Order: sequence, then structure tokens, then C-alpha cells
Amino acid sequence: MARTSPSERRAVVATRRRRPTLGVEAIVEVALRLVDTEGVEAVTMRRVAAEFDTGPASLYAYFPHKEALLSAVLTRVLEEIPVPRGDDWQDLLRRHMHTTRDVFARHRDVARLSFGTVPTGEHFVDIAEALLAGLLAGGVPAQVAAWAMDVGALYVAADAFEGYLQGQMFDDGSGRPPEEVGMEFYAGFADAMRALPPSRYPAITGHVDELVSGDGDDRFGFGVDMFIAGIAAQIPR
Amino acid sequence: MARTSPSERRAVVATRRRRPTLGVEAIVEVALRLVDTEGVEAVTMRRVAAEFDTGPASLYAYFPHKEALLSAVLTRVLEEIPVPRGDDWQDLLRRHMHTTRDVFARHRDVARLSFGTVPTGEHFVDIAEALLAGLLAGGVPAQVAAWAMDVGALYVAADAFEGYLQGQMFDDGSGRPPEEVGMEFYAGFADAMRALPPSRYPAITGHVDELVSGDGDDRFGFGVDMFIAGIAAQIPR
DNA sequence: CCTTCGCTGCGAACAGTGTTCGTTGACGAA
DNA sequence: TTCGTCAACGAACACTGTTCGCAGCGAAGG
Repeated sequence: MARTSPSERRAVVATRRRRPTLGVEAIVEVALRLVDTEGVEAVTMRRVAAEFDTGPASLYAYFPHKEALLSAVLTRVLEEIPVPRGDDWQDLLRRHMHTTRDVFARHRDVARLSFGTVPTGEHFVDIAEALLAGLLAGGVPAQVAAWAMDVGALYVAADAFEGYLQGQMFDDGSGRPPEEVGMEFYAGFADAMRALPPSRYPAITGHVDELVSGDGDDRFGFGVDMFIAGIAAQIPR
Repeated sequence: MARTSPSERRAVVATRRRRPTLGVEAIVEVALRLVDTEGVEAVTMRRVAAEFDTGPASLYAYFPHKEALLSAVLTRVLEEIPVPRGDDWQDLLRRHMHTTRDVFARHRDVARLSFGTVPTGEHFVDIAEALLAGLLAGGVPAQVAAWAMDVGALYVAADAFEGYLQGQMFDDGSGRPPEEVGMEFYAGFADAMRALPPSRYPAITGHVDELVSGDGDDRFGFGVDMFIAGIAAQIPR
């Protein structure tokens, strides 16, 4: 019996602190680190457990299934979103959407986890209150404000997820810088459009530059502004 | 050797047509049927291959990996979207967004496959041309029209995906009708909001009805109209 | 003090996944 | 007839999430 017994190992840990102690928060932190470095699909019960020098079964004392662990990772990330502030409702909304997107972008493809979940928890309620209050104070009708929060959240998450995937598309291939590959891809895309028959595709062939212009940030900023304009159009005067 | 050799089996097939013949289109059709009945995650190389009475290795003669098969399923589905028509650009856009969402909804969670892909192919170009031409004819600036198509497509896909997941949330539990479970869930949600302290959460507690009102269709229709209003606000006059 | 209970921890195994390897057999060209 | 090509595929590999059942411990009960 060369292997140390569990109790011996635990004793060693207590004194030399060779590995982190198991626990809900520690597990979430390890999983989040995996997300940050390799993406959501790299989160594996085995890999997370390996960080604690143990097997996957140990994690099931803290989470009923993997989904619960990933959901905990998401709430942990959403906690990084500050309660929004702003001069007027437009400023408030714009800043909140941009910072939320930034938080998602900091953690690779976590945004994918937000689909199909109804976020709860105190911090999220605080954010919702600040947004709703700001919109109402700006004269936005309550029904418009309520649904706009919904639509806006969906748009931000979708854009963050899409942006990550687009970025991945351009660095899976070789070791070259992703933005260089991206530029090349869009140049080829533009050429393909220009090669279309103008008689059948007058609109596309006539506006290739506009169709391929702007990076992800530009397009997101445009979408946010358009979203705000859509709300503003529904303020009675 | 009781097992029949491949040649014998093929001969039987040729005469009695016991199973469909292997081929790109046939494989896509089988995969799509799996998506329609059980969702994307039910598509397994083994399950698809089983429909042809063979093992997963046989599929790799037609698709380099599973992702390519799923991508083919997506393009097959996108082909169901008609080239958009409409009286004016608002009508054109609104109808196109609704029918696109309907097509996604017909095929469970296919919408998830559309994230991170830049759709190409003749049919898609036709759709883009019709949309762009309609917007330009309505006086929408080219740059606005180009980006709006991008943002709109993302929003439709995200809503379709989210809508599917929300629906799934309410019928995983028991055998009861999903909409009944959903109503119950939102009633509980509303009660939780009403139980919040009004002093700290005046906006939320004061507008619970608006926050929980409307089903998925209502919210999507609202989002589309707001999107159109956002474009309209950028037409120079 | 001894026994029993419940709990964290976890090794082993199960059923399933995508993908690869190496072989088979049929068919058209030489 | 012989050769080369290629679709087809059985078997296996390395991996996944999850469950089972068994240790070992601390607290509770007699």
C-alpha cells in the first residue's frame, strides 16, 4: 500500500496546503479559470476535479450536475456587472449595454450560458431596478421599458456570443494573428460580392464597401444606438 | 459467419429498398428529422448512421466532421426562408423577420447552429439583395441598411433560440401542459417581485404587471417594431 | 466509553460520445 | 486478367457525464 489514505492526504493539505480545499466557491473559481483560458467546452468534471487532485465524483457532493456548476459560473460572472448609472436614460442604457458586453468578452464564451436562463439573485434585481427607474424617469412607458430590458439583454448576450465565435473562426487555422486572417477573409468576401452579376444584384454589388465595413465593436455600437432610438420613438410627447 | 456481407446487404437494398442509400442529401434529411423530433443534441453520428443500418464511420466519407453535417442541416433549413416581399420597407422587414423566426421555430433549436456562421449560398444572396434593395428604396442610408441586416439577423436567431429554451424549461418536469407550468412559473415570479421592499425597489414593485406581461410572440413583435423604429429614426428627411 | 448515524470524499465502472485505423469488396480502366 | 481507386465499415481509442458503493470521519445517543 504505497498510496496514502484520504485522511493522511487531508492532514498533509491542512499543514502544507498542497491543493485548494473542496467547496462550492473554490470549484466555481477553478471552472471559471478554465472558461477564461480555454472556453466553456473545456470545463470538464474531470479537469475541474483534477485541480483538487481527485476524481469527478467528488464534485457531485456540491453540484447535482454539470449544468448547475456552469450556472453558478454564470452568476459569478454576472456579479461583475456594476449597477448602472448615467446622466439620462439613453446614457444609462448605452453604458450598461457596453459594460455588460465587456464583462462577457472578458470571459470568452460565457455568454452562451445565459441563453435560456432567467437570472435571479439580489445583484440582478438591483440592476433591473436601476434600469427600470432610469427609463421611467425619462418618460418611457412602463410596458415599453419592461420589454426593452428583455430585448436588450438578449441582444447583448447574442452579440457577445457571436463576437467570440467570429473571433475563434479566425485563429483556429494557423498561428497567424487572427485580425490579419479576418481582414483577408473579408477581403475575399468583398471580392466574391463584387463578382456577382450587377443586373441581378444591383443593391449588393453597388454597396459592397458598406456591407463589409466596420468591426464587431462598430456594429455593436450601431445596434445599441438603434435600439435606443427605437425606444425613444415610443416616448409620447 | 451468420452475418451478411456488405455486398449481400447492398443487393437486398437494391431490390427490396429496406433502407435509404447513403449520400449527402439523405444523411442531411435523416439528421434534420432527428433535429425536428428531439433537438440538435439528439443528432449523433451513431444514431444517424443507424438509420442506414451501418456504423458512424460510414458518414465520414460524406462529411469531414459532425460540425459539417450540422452546418449542412442549417443551410437546408435556411432554404425554407422565402425571398422577402412587402409593400414598403417596414412591411418587408417585419414580414421577413417573422417568417424567419417561424422557420426556426419549426425545427426546434436549429437556431443555435446559426451562431458564429456567415451564411453563404445563392439563396441567401437572393434574400440579402431583396432586403437591401427594399431598404435603399425606402430611403434608408446604405451603411444603416447594411448593418441593420446584420443586427436583425442576429436578433431573430437569438430570439428563436431563447424561445425554444424557455419552452423546454416548462415541460422537462412533469407530463403537464408546458404553458400551464409556464403560467404558474410567472405567477410565482410576479409574487416574488411583489414581495420586495417597495422602499428599495419602487420601480419594480410598482410595475410587476408590465414586467411579466406578454408571451414570447408579443415580446418578439415588440422587438421587431422597435428595431424598425430604430432604422426609421435614421432616415434623413 | 461504545455504538450508530450521516456526511464528505472518491475509486471504479457504465453507457455514451466524436473520430481514426486498417481492412474489405466492388467496379472501371488497362 | 490484373491493377488501382474508393466507398463502406468493424473495431478500437480517448474522452464525456453520471452512478454505485465503500471507506473514514465527527457528532449524537445510549
